[in-house]
Amino acid sequence: MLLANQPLRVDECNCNAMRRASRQITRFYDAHLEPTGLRITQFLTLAVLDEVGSAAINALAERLDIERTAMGKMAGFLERDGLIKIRPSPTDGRSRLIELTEKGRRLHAEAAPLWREAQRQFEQLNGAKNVTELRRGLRKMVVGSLATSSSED
Amino acid sequence: MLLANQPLRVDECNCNAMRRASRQITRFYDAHLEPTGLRITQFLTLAVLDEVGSAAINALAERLDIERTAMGKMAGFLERDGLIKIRPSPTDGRSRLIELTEKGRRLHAEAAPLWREAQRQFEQLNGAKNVTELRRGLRKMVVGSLATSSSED
DNA sequence: GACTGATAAGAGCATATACCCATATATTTA
DNA sequence: TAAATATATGGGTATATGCTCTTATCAGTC
Repeated sequence: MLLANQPLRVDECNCNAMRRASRQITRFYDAHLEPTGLRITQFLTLAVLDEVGSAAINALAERLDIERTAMGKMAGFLERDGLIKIRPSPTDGRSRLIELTEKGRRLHAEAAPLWREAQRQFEQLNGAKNVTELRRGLRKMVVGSLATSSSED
Repeated sequence: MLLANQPLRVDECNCNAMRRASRQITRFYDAHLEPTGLRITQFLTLAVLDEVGSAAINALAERLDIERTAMGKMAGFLERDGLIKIRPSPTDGRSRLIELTEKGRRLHAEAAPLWREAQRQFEQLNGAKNVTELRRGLRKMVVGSLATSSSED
């Protein structure tokens, strides 16, 4: 019962450890992508579009596990910068399809090797084994239904 | 060399895995803290202040590894809500000391068991062993000097 | 004491994220 | 077929984060 009176161990906060690491690695990858002016999230969006050709906002959001309204806003920035074009879906009047412009394709092609270098360096710094384990640990992390409700409208 | 022409494996992006997990766990902890109206970052700031009593913006930022200007802004919100008070440092005219108000102390005390519950549930969902390993993996992650330059003005 | 370099903090600008509420379209049900 | 329900998207609001540039104060050196 003495535990109740002890100060919180901020260092033991799982969420803090995660957010902290996330900020660090984001800065790392963003710095690598900096010559293209892209942030990692933007780059990944371009990458998904490059892979699937064309996708609706929600599909993109699901693929990258980003909140859909956030994805919609980011799509706006990418369109503003001429990297994507957005058009209504021919089969669903509610839906909008996003695809890369030629400019977006080129920028993606320019950014891809930079991303690969970031991946390579990250592995070099941490060891391939550690990175694989870390990614596996992240992937299998479970948060239950409490925090996933936001993914469903 | 065929690798150069293959689509990016978004699923293999370390940064994406990390950000994704960070978003998930943030939602999880935020949901637990929701009755207090605090977000996890705000709560952790209150917790550090509860622990050390009084701290300058930069010290807080360092402790939580948050960019100092971001910390300054968040301190503004906490002050606006009456949870902290900010006063000039008696020993350094450039510095401002932050400490909890009585209201902040109470809210922290209310939020602490919610945070503990989030910790407990997270461990229950993932297994204590997995959580410890995950936290260790996050803590020992290295990003080199490229992405840490932002911590130095 | 004057000057130089370092440091504390913040305003500005921009992206990222999440939730709430609303509108419009599609699907299902009665 | 009409009504009810589900779904796609976005505006609004708010916090989080990071970089750049700026101002003011402190510390060290001469």
